[in-house]
Amino acid sequence: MPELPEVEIVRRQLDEELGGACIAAVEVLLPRLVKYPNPTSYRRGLRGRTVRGVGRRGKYLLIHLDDDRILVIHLGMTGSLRFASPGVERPRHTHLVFRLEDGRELLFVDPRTFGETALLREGDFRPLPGLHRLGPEPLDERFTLGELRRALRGRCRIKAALLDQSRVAGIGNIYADEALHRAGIHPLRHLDELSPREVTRLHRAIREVLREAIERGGSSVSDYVDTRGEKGNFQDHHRVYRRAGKPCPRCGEMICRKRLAGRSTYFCPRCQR
DNA sequence: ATAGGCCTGACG
DNA sequence: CGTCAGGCCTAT
Repeated sequence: MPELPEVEIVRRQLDEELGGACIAAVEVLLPRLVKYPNPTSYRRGLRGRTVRGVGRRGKYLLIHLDDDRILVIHLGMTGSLRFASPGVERPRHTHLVFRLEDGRELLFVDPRTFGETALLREGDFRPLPGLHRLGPEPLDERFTLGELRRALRGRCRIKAALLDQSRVAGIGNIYADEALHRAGIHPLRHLDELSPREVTRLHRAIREVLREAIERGGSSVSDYVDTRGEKGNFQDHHRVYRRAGKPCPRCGEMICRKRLAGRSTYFCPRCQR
């Protein structure tokens, strides 16, 4: 479900509401979501810890604790984090419960169970290969044009490259399509045939679309909600994503939808070459 | 580069 | 019933 902008919204809320909070106990209702260490060590390692702050790498939430460990949470496709009060009925598909010392509970809810969590040592991400191999942060000031060029070496299609988290972190199906449309690049183009001007446009497009999405609270296409249950509204500003058959906002041509590597891909056949 | 698998739910 | 879904891993 959530890509970089949505995870960033959640990160900000968690940082605000969780900073300084102490974890009294953890309930693991669906053990296979705990990737590292084993669920028992995970629970024991978290009990009594205080949250120092909440960061993000790509689509991973990094909850920094007071003992040089990080509680990592990936929301997968349909995961969400919700604050709740004990006693109130928990939503369906609640798989993790973090009970805080102040009485609040933070629930991890995930119908499709593609999410994951781990308790890692600061500075050793190897137990979570996806996090360990993550590419550069596109909104970081160090993500220069040169960094994008470096990320786009090799030979594959540009859409596949943008979805590859080890090239650039945090871009998923929505923002790959939206960035390519803004840059005027056809999703099936190969990396080695992109001109320097096109890579420049893409660099700008990626950063622009991610920033705008964050400003608008993210995209709520099916079920994304933040920790307060609020939807974003960037879906109303998508130019191509899920707009097959509708006119391109730039040129009026009909938006096409094609299947690429099993993913729906939306583009304007006129603006994107 | 693609298909399939992990899961559940919404929609036609 | 079938199709679709914002992620990501594995195998071919």
